[in-house]
Amino acid sequence: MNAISNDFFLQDNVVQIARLLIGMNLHTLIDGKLCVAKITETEAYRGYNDRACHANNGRRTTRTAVFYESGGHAYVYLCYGIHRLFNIITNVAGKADAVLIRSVEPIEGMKVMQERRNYFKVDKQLSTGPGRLTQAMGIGLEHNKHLLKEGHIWVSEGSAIPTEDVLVSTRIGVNYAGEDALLPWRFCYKKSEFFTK
DNA sequence: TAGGTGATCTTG
DNA sequence: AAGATCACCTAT
Repeated sequence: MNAISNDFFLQDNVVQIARLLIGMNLHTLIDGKLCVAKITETEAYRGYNDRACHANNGRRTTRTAVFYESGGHAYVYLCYGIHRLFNIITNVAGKADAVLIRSVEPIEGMKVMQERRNYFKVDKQLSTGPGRLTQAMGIGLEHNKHLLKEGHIWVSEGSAIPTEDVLVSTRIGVNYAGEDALLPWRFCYKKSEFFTK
């Protein structure tokens, strides 16, 4: 499938982008291996007035530098020393918004995903959770700061999901963010098994 | 339910 | 320079 234009990620509404990504497809062509999966769980992080965001209030460090690139860049970082988490930067350069991709439902390349995960079933444990999906899709720290593009890591249109099939809730694992932890910025595709319960 | 794991950030 | 923290996952 064709990559959507990165213009999509330039919109000034990261919450809406996170919502619209539900039902779109994530593709990777890494080490010559193609994987396609439906995006089933996302979270929005905002550069300003969101204590849960690594780049909150214009925070600039080595790690957060990529947040200040334009929408469509990948932010991949190591979490808990083990897991790689994949985000897509949104908004125009300097705004520091991002969407965390938390779960996907495999469509193509299941065998490759299974081998990468060393998990030989196709059920929710294959690609539910931000650490699992990056492992399954082959996304690593070397992809940090890359611009999404067809033939590498990219997003295609997929199928639009109606409002009644989208679960909206608070974000996971951000209790340190105080009242910002209560923001309803997590989106899941209800009809899928592939999201964090 | 607890513990692994290491880069990142803060404190002294 | 050292210690705390952390957008998670696996196996007891």
